[in-house]
Amino acid sequence: MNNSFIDKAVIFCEQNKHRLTLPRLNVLKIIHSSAKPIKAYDILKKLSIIIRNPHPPTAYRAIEFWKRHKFIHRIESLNAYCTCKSDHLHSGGQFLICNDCGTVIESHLCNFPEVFKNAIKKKMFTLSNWNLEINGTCKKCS
Amino acid sequence: MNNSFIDKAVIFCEQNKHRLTLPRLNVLKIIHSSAKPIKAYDILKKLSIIIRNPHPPTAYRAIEFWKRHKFIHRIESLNAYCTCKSDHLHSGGQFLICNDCGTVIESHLCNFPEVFKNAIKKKMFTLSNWNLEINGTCKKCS
DNA sequence: TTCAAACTGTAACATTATAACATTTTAATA
DNA sequence: TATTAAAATGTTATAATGTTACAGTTTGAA
Ligand SMILES: [Zn+2]
Ligand SMILES: [Zn+2]
Ligand SMILES: [Zn+2]
Ligand SMILES: [Zn+2]
Repeated sequence: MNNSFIDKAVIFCEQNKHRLTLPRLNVLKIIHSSAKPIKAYDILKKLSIIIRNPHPPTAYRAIEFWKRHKFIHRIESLNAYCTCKSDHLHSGGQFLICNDCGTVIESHLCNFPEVFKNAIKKKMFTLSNWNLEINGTCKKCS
Repeated sequence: MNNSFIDKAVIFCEQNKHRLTLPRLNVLKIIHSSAKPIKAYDILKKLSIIIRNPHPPTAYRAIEFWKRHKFIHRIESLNAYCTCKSDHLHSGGQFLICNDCGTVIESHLCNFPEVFKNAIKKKMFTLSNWNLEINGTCKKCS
């Protein structure tokens, strides 16, 4: 396991005076060490190895914390969570979801494409955040 | 209420020999007549005015039917359903979701932007379907 | 050392979705 | 027209996902 991601989170908490508590640290480690996006109740199950009989809010609060601070993403169509694979923090994202094996690849683009900018301009809509989920077949499965 | 959408669905069922049953027709009407995307259990509640004591599968099956045949979309981040506002059937979609009033505007683009095509080509990923949910502020709320 | 803010523990509950199996409807066909 | 199989619904139960509310603890600053 590459720990530089966890290190970044540790540093982030130090610098921003957020408490890096046992549930927070372990929830992040669990999500980070999962090959595929992991569901809240599976996080909770894994958490129970470390923390005695944790309840849903324990997992959800930590999830919410890391999501708020952009260390993790929620894959909406899967109700599952994964760590950010981009080299910088951002919200929203683009995810390639393999219909066969369930693998999710994050393909982060910093800029919102022009064609969409035009589309929302037409609707007089002000962008705050965008999330793209692409289904298809991954390299391995095709 | 503009019924041409419902008419299209009626014709679709006739032409494809799908049964346009009471639950199906009414679920579609309920979704279509809702100003904003509507949740499954709210559909169920409205359905209970027409059908005596309907149970979740009744709503979910009809939802699944119309979704499969591309008459409705599911807004993943809202767990809610809306009829397709494009003039032709398609899957996936782009949705502008107002953070203030909850209004959802469908802004359908037929073509997947080049920049994304390139991104998935790089990952050797084969596209089948894409769904974009954009959060922000609508015209009325800004 | 007091205090308030941030955070966690715990119990209960709310919301969203599906499984499993019986029954009914429909239309084709024997 | 009786038989039949597929498509669809009815019904019961349960699974999966997420939140509220309130009590208790930890932390660091006044
Ligand atoms: Zn990311
Ligand atoms: Zn795959
Ligand atoms: Zn559409
Ligand atoms: Zn609005």
